[in-house]
Amino acid sequence: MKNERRVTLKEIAERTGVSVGTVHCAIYGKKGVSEKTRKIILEEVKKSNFHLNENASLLKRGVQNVMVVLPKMEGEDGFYFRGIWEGIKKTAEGLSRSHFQFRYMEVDYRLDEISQALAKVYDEEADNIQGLITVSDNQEANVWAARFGRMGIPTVLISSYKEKAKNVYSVKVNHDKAGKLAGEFLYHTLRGKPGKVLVLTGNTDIYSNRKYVTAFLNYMREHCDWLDMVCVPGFGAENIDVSVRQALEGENFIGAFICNARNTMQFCKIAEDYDQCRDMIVVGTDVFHELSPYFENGVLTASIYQCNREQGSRAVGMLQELLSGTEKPEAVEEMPIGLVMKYNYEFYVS
Amino acid sequence: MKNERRVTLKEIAERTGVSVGTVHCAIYGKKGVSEKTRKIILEEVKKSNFHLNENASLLKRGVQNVMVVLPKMEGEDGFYFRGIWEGIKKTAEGLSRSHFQFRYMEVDYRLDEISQALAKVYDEEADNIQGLITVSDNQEANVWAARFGRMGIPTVLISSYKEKAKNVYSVKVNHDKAGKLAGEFLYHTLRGKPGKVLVLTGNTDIYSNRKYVTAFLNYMREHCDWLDMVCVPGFGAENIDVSVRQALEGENFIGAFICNARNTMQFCKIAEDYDQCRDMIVVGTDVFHELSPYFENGVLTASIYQCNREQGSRAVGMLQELLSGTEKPEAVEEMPIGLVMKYNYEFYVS
DNA sequence: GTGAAAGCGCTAACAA
DNA sequence: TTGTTAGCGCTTTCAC
Repeated sequence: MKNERRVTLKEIAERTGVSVGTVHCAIYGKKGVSEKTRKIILEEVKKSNFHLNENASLLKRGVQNVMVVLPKMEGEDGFYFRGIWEGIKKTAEGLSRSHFQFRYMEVDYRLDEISQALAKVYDEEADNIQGLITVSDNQEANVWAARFGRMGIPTVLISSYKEKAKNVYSVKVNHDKAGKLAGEFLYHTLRGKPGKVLVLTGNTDIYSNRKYVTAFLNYMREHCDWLDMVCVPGFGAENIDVSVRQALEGENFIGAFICNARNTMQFCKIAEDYDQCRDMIVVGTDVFHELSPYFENGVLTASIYQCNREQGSRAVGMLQELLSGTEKPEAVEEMPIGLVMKYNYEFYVS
Repeated sequence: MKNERRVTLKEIAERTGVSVGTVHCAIYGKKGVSEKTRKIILEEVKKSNFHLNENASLLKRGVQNVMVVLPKMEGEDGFYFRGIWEGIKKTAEGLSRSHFQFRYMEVDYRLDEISQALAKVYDEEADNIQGLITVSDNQEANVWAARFGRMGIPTVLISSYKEKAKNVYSVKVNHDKAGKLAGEFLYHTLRGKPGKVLVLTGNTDIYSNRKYVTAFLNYMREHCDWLDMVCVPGFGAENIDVSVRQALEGENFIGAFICNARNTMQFCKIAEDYDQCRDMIVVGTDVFHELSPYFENGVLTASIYQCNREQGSRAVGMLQELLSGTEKPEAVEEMPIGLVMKYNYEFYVS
């Protein structure tokens, strides 16, 4: 229970009869230390419960530059990525005081734009950065991420489809659980009420949409056989406006599930024009301030929160661990999923 | 877009033609600097966007000792506080590498035990600690917290009823919103199904229980007039076992709301003995691993997650800000509330 | 393969 | 009121 002073490098050096430089090399596994002395040193390190003083370490090392390359925060892209950006910036701010410098690059979000941006960063900045946070929505971007990793730049991918690669880490949500959670909510709210459920399936070329909708539909098939699923594809306001209106005019629905942020937004806008939507159970995806009025007026019953802020926050945390610690985080970290309604959406809006 | 070196204290000193010592005093608002020079210095600080290098600052200052005094993690107490402890320890671990040393004190949780523990810490350790994290469930504990604050030890209260006091900060949940959220879920799931709802009101001497239940009942009165609320008081397994069984034997319920962790646990145990509970909508409070089987088998439909881990985590964060930064956090910070079901409880269990 | 030493930016004690 | 300075614990370069 006493306040013990922590052991220092110097003390380890004294106790093992070598110099601090040698201890340093031993700890970091650098060459220039004989196997014998290394072993002695590491034993003493363990025995005396030595941990590097991160402050001293970072102070000496100087600033580390981290590049963040993500889709921009505006327009429909922003619905999802604004939360990510928020999480990143907030956490980064708390860190940059210390010894990290973050540089932000917002790119347009078309399926190939990220790789272009990454290529540019690779050519122009690779020598100036010590870490990278980005998103990878396709094979090509994955290849770029791997390239950064291979040249020793730790890279954290957010909400991405990721393959194993050296120095490449990832934070993501479990789309399977997310789909089931949406289903579970409809199960409880529509139990014993036969009818049709409108499902906006989004863009099935996008890995997350596909995975998420499939999990949802499987759940419904298994647990809600009294409900009819009516699927309408499309991604973004322009793509779904007509087809959703047609669906609502053609049939009566008692529920709806929408699998991404931009479609959730557009559906809510449309729903206001249709009386039948007033009593529908509507489960959307993501939480952003443009949805506030629909939570308030009851158009949107619930939304699946994919913890985007937490994903951003954790990505920064992982990079910090990678850049400052001696122990590495898991290659893939899964974030929670939440279900948000009128009385708690405010805590999650971005 | 260039990597700019950050401005240092020394540079500010040079630019304003004073010494580093003076700049230091000016920044920290210490006496010994004339108003005139202070103004000049602070202007330069702002102009050149100077921020203290936290690493250097902490390195120089040496370890800061933080005491954590909270109810123990075992037994019924643990249902709620285990999450708090988890959040604290995880975040503290990431920090202690740097320059904070956390000491943990688990106390028995009776209404007056915390103040006793605080008194002991105050007498024996006050000179050795620079920060305190604890919980205050009554007036007396609040007085102790204020004492620590007054003698310059920043104190963060978790899930507490808190009064304004110097150097005393607090993280908590919004019980009003939490109660409404529980109500909202019952509204959607029991809509159009008249019947009775069992409400375990807990211990109304406890501030949080009282506030939470009141909000819930008000919501139900206003929005669910087709439902009958049947209230049963009591706190803890032994207190409620008989009365809950009596209630279940005497009447039929279509839903239940339980306002604290230990009662939620006990209700689930009891519910397994009663057939009528199989189709009930049961909304509990808090998420801990002992509840897992009941989420899985459907006894527990949903639970209100009070973000205990996040509360613990944030408490540590606040203390860090208090001990290392120049800018203070808000005196009271409100944490999110979540609604957790079968397919996402796993992310929140502790 | 190992040791010595400069210095990262800041804090605090002391000197002026 | 202001200036000077040692040194926190580590990383890294250079000398041996």
